[in-house]
Amino acid sequence: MAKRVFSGIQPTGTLHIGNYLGAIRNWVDLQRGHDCIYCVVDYHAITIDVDPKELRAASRSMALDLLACGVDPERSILFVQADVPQHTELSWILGCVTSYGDLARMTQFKDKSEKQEFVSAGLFTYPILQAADILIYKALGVPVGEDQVQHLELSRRIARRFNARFGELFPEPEPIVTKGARIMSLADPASKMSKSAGPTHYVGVMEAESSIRKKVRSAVTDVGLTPGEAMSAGVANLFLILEIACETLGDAATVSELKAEFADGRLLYSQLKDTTFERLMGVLRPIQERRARIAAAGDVDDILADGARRASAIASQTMREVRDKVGLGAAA
RNA sequence: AAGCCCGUAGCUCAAUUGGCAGAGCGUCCGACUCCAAAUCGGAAGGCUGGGGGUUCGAGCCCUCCCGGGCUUGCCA
Repeated sequence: MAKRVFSGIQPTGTLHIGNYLGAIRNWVDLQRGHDCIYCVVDYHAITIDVDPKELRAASRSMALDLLACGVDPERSILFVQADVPQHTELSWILGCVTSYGDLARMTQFKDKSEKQEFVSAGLFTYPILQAADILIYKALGVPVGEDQVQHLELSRRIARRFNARFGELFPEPEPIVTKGARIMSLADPASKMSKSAGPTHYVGVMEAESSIRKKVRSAVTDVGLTPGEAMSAGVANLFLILEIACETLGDAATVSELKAEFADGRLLYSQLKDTTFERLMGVLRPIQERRARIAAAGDVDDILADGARRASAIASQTMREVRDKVGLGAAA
C-alpha cells in the first residue's frame, strides 16, 4: 500500500501563488505514488474571528480552487474538515496527553496571539487539532513548510505519548520537506507572501490577469546593482517565481538567459517583470480555466460529500480503536 | 457574579469646559524611475460599538445593551 499523506489548508481568503507554488503544487505531485488525504480545515479557521455567513462558501470555494490546481478526487480524498467531526473528538483526547508547556512554546501561537485582541483558547490548542487531523488517518507523511515544522514535531510527541500511555496505535508522522519555494511578498520582499498583510502583498491564483500584471509590475526591486553583486531580495523573489513557473511549463532556457543577463549587469527589471508575469500567467491561466469548468459542472458538493464519506470510514475506524484503548464509553 | 478600565478612518492613536471629527501609517491617482522602492504632489476614506436620555448643541455627561482587558469571587 502506498504511503499515506495528509495535509490541510484553511478556507480563509483566496489561494495565493505563495500557497500554490509553495504547497499545493506539491500536493498535486504527491498524488503520484502516495495515498493522499487533503482537507479544507474549517475548524481551524474559527480559531480567529470569522464571518459565519461566509465560512461555508469559503470552504467550498477553497475546495474548488484545489480541484482546479490539480487535486484529483479519483486519486485522493478531498473533504471539508467539519464534515468529519471525529477530528474534534480525537482532538479532545489528544489534548489530554499534550503538555501545557509544549503548547505555550509554540511560536506561531505567540505571534498570532499578539496580533489579536481576543485570544481564544482554540487558538492556543490549535496544534492539538492539527495532530488529530494527521493521526486520525495514521498518516505517515505530512508536507510542511518551515513554519509548520514545530507543529509537526508536537504531533509526533503527542503520538508518542499516546502510544506510551495507552498502547501502540499511531505511527509518528514524518515531515515531507518540499522544494523550498518560499515566495515573498511582492510589495515587501523581506516578509513571506501572506493574505493577512493585505491585497497588495499577494497575488491570487484566481485573480484577474490585469490585476496580476499590475502587482508584478509594482514589485519592489532595487536601485540598480553593479555586475557580480548578489541579487536583492525582490529580484531574487521574481526569479524564484519565474523559475518555478518555467519549470512547470517545461521552459529551461528563459531563466538561464535572464540570469546571464543579470550577471552581466544588463538585465532590465522591466523585462524580468514582463517575462515573469507572462510565464506566471502561463501557469495560472489553465488553472483559472479549469476552475471555471469545474464550477460550471456543479459537482463540487458531490465530490466533497464523497470525500467526507471516504475520510469518515477511516476516521471512525481509528476512533473505535482510540475509544477502546483509552477505555471511553460504556459500550464496548 | 461583583469592581475597575477600554471601544473614534483599514491600522495606531488625537480632539481644551459639552462647541466645525483630526494626524501618522496604509490604500488609490499623479510626478520621478528601464520597472519598482524611497521621495514629492494630490485624493478617497467615519452611523465616534449599538439603543435610549439630558442639552440650543454630545466622541465627551446619564442609562441600558454588545464587545474586549484586568482583578476578586461563585457554581459545576
